[in-house]
Amino acid sequence: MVFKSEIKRAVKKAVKELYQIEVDPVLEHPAQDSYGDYSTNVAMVLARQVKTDPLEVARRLAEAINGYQLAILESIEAAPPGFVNFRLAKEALLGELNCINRKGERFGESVVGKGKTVLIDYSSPNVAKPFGIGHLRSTIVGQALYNLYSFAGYRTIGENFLGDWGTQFGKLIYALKTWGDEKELDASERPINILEDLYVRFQREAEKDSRLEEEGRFWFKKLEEGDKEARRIWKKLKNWSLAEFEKTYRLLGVKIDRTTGESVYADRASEVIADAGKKGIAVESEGALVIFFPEKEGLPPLILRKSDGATTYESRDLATIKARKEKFKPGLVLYEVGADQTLHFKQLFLAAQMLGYAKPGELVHVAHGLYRFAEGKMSTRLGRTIHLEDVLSEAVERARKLVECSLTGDSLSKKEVDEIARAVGIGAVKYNDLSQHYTSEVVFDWEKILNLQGNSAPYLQYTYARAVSVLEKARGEQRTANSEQLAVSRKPLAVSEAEAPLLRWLYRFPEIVEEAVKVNSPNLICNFLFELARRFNAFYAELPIIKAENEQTKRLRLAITAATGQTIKNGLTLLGISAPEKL
RNA sequence: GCCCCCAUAGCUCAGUGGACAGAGCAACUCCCUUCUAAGGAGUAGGCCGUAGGUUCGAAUCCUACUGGGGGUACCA
Repeated sequence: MVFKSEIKRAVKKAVKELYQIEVDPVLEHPAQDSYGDYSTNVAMVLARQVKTDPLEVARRLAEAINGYQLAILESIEAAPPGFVNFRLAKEALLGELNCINRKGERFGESVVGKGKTVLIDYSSPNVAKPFGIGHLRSTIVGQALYNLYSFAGYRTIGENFLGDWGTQFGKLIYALKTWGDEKELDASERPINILEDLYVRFQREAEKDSRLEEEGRFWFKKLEEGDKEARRIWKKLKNWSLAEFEKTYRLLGVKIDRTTGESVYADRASEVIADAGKKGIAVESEGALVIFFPEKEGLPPLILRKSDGATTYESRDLATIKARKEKFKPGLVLYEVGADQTLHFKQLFLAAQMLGYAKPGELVHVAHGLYRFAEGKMSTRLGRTIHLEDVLSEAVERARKLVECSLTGDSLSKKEVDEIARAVGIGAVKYNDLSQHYTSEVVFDWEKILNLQGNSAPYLQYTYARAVSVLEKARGEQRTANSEQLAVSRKPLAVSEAEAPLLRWLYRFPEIVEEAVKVNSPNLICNFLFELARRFNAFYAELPIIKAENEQTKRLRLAITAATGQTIKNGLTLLGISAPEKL
């Protein structure tokens, strides 16, 4: 971070001196290490404006910046067709290495979010439906975003907004009363599975008999009116579900600040309707109360109140926006919700602006791609889902087999094996999700989701355990590896071809964290960590650490090992993946 | 019909304005008397869906087309 801003300043200054132009130069890392650590394209951008050949502009800039004698730079060169390439000095890289080891678990933190509040709405499963593989995405990505924003200095509020209100509950109440048996549900270990069956049955029967849809709406209306029987059943549905979700969150190691849901804000829907009335944007249409959008938006109307008088998802969501604003005053609200709800959020955000509840840009839909089967969409209604529980237990089982067969397996206690299997199995599932860009669809594939090697969480966990193991051995041997003694002299010694790639990668972590926050993409952290681990494993295979040629080299390599381990751990923590010390 | 998203190696995906397009899996060759082989080194595999355009420069931006997915007022 320090490097980047210092170089940027120098480029700015040089451009101003040479051409009297103010620029905000783009600095990037060249694709190839041989070009240096940073490069800028300003020369090419400026060339036309200053009527000079881009390479010539680059040469002049390089010369000017050379004149500043920045201590952090070893060389500044112009390269065709007009890049200016910067190579960091070894002293600077080694200084940064010490800095990383001093910062420890705080390495990567930033203050870009200082004084800002972000509310992240994620996970948000539906009551009375099992926690499917689809909700995993919202939970995992949402939690990673939560961690990232916190790490970047934001005041961060995570909210689990349950789908616990709406017509589907009318349907369920009807189904339970008609075909179900409350006693059986109370006695069941997994009442939620029975509820799922009831819901599926309702959908099937409703296809044959449209009268059932009316029954569903009828019971939801009763629920909204506070009918005793409807309320009693609804409460039971919710309790059965919450117990189930709790189990899942515990297994995933996810903790969300607050749990609310549509039912919590449902009674404030009337306020929204009143506000809309006052602003004159609510219109009666076909018996319902709706908001029409300007023609140019090309959006269907948003329904505030159904023709039978019941509230809708839309009005409840608007009420939620208003309530959250009063309570937390967030400058940013992220909705980590599937891409199938894109239109809904477009309408919602626009309506919120029309009602004066939010300004443009304050509400953001982080629309993740859906899980699907190779054959088609997953659907609870059609009973075509995969239960998260099955995926997780299968993943943990496969991990356990691997631990038991591994070299370290014999030396571990049963409890350790259990813990490692869990960390690895769950980590693999999470990473599979996080390492893809959030917008892309995920084709569900057992082999892939349970992949324990290559670009996966276990690869990173393994690399971390290796680093820890080396440090422990070094400590046992000579007590050299506590954090202060990891400090290396800034003026050594040759940094070899195997060590340099790590030094040239580690310092970038804070930049990656900032970028990941900026574009809401935890997968950038995955990409970074995978490359870091790759470089470390190559280094590890090529050079002895503890048995290095001399004391000075050994210190350097231990310091690199410590910094790599720490950075992997910090990154995995951001992703919500645990890093066991042994595996 | 209209709107939105997607198309990169056999498979799954990175890369979203820069310098010869990258990885993992699968295939093939090597490397454990040496710090954890869940590892490493290598070989092979691509007209970045098609056709135009913008730009000094395009997988990346624009337009059209093709193929896939999602959505399209009283489900959420």
